[in-house]
Amino acid sequence: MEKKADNIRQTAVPRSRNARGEGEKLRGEIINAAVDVLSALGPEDPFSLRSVAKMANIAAPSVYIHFAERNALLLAVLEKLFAEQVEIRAVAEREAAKAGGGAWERLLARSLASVRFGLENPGHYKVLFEGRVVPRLNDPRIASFGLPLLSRSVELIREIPAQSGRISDDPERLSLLLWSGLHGIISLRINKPTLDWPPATELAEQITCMIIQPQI
Amino acid sequence: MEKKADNIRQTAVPRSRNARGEGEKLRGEIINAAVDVLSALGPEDPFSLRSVAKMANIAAPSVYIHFAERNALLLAVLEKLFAEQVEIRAVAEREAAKAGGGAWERLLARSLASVRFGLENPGHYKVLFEGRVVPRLNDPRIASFGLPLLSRSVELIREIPAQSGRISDDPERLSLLLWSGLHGIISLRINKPTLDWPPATELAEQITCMIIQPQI
DNA sequence: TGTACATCAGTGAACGCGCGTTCACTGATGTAC
DNA sequence: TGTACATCAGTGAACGCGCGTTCACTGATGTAC
Repeated sequence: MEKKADNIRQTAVPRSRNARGEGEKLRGEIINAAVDVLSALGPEDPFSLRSVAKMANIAAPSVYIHFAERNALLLAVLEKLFAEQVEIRAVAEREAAKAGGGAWERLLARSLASVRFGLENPGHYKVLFEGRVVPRLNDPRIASFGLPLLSRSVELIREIPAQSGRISDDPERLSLLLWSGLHGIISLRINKPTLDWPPATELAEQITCMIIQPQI
Repeated sequence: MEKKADNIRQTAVPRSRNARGEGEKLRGEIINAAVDVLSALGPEDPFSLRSVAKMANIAAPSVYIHFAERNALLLAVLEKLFAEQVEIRAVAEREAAKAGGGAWERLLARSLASVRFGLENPGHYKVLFEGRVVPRLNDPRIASFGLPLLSRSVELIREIPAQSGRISDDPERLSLLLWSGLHGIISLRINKPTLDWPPATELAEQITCMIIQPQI
């Protein structure tokens, strides 16, 4: 009975195919559908091409017009999600800069943006940072998708004057520690929802201070 | 052909059944088999009752002699893994105490033990702390399995004298922050293996200092 | 302008597979008489 | 002591399902003559 409710849209409104020469549009629609499926996915729900096809309102084999196999679609999805992640943090940084923020304020703005994203989009967060759904893809690009996030963090830390008591002054190391701290907050919040958590952004700001120790 | 190699043991040496009155032994064997399967599981490999049965060298339906359903087995597995986790950290703490360590040294020993465990047993770590394999089980016990880990951390932090510069003195809050920091290090290490990581135990010690700020 | 044809954007049916679970059973072992 | 029977510890075959993927196809639309 629930299945029927699910199918109403698909069966009642059959998809009108793209015009000639615009077949490539479907590629983007499939990626978007996959992104939507991932965001609606429970922590251990399986991800399937068939659910993507249903979400895109196409027949399952149509996915193969644009992707050679399941993994090719997943690679494209990963690329899109990481690109969005880069953009989200850049927006946060620009806003902090517009408000007159220096390197510290901009770094903090990026940190808080990533925490908010993770809590609002746990499905996507787990795909991006917990290896969910996307298995060992041999494609080397996959490892590079997230690098811009890390290197921007290193740049900003480099601009922040070191405090006397700071444990390490290696910006790469501090950047990994900061990422770890933030990831830990987001990941535990998502995966241990029954615990009594203080507001995640408060924790995130606190841990950022602890690790980077800015002169405030 | 690999499948055949897999099966050699099972097909060549059929299991001899337990003696009368000792049927309960199989329950433990099944749990152990499931634990072994989980530890051998790749990040996105599916977990199945059939693979557990194969590992235990029994027929798949035999699982139902001792567990009403898949989830009942998973609950028992979780309970065992958390109990092991409690024990592992207690051992580390006892050793630190034997070496004359105070609350700070014992807390650090527990932290480092958890990091080592995570890196050596990523399959189990993901089940314990990333919600891998084990879905939304409604059983309320599941939420309580890990609580002793956290509360011991709170106790130890309470014993460590606060430093002047400490950002927060709430032991519960510090404990969550410490857990987050350590979890972040382990989880990212596991999930982003292509990055160029410094030794995880070094990072863990560093972040523990940053968060708890002991007087050394 | 009309028509045959090529091309394009998909689709429906089917495949083999592994899954969780059910069911009727088997065969060894202890027990009552 | 012998034997019928109950109990116990499992097993083999089968179910319906959803999965990724393949295959031959359909039907609308642009194009050459």
